Amino acid sequence: MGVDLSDLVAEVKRELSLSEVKGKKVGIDAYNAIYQFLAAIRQFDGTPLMNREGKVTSHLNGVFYRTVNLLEEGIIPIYVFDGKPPEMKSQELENRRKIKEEAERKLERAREEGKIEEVRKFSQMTSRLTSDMAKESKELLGFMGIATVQAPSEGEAEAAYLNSKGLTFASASQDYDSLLFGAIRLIRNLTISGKRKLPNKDIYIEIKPEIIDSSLLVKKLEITREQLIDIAILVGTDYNPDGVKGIGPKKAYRLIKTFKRIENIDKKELDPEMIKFDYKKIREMFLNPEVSLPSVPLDLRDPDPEKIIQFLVKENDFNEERVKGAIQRLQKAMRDLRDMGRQTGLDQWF
DNA sequence: CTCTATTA
DNA sequence: TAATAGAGG
Repeated sequence: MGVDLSDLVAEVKRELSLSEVKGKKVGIDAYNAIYQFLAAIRQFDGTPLMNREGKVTSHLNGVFYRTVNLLEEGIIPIYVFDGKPPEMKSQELENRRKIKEEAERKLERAREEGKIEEVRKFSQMTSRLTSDMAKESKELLGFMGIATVQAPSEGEAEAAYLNSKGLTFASASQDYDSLLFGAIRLIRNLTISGKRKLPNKDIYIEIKPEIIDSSLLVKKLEITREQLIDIAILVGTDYNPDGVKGIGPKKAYRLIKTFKRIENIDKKELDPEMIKFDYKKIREMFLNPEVSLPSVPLDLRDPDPEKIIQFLVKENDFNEERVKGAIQRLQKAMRDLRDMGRQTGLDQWF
């Protein structure tokens, strides 16, 4: 699940005021977002939302309403979808698969024993994001007039690339990887309604969007992006999930601050035998990931209300009144954005 | 996660 | 008006 840089980032992260993102494009790690929808949008017993054919629709629900909300705040989402995962990620993907299988076994048991809370928890953990779901999400976003970008490989890398090229204002994801991939700004918790249930507890906490400025981060830590990557590699990334045993963010930071890069670390400080992965190759994955310029313009287009209704209401059994209401909000939000674009000379349309 | 009706 | 519970597909 990405790199845990939370300790290092803690000092430079700040609350995002939605006004500073108004009228701007934000790249969204689509898989990251959809996965959260699949895990969270469920009944009390853990059943996801489904249409009459039994096909899961939780992702469509989340994508639709979240997108309308962002646009109402004047934020223009650009959804970036994963392509083919790099070979280097196979270990991590295998780990996730095993965790999921284990959760499926536990789910089975919880069902047998009638433990509702557990059924819910393990249902969430067994969420699967299928290629159909990605396709359907892209289709819906297309009807809404929102640009989607197909990454050649890692979505997170592509979103960072868009950001570094100035095509977006920031990259939105829960993972910190974008910073390693070269994003200028990372936004976490990019939601409008700020409530979330604490795991295993009946407590709701306020979740506020936060922004991390990569230039501020490297300045504060007095390191380069390449050195941040080295720190992440020591701690563990998706390409070397275990990192180096006994090394956490604090120690990794001290080592890289002192010795500048992994190959220079004093053998007395870190036994090279402890490094059980090709760190040069991993470093290269973050420094020069496989990315491509988007094949479509990222500007907003006019939404197609009839297609939205056909897709969500007719084909996926969404409530017509709700959908129509949201379409109204969508259209107004887009009009407002267009007006603002005219005034500032930054028109999002042609 | 987000929406909406209900409640205070 | 704001907070909360329950449903959404």
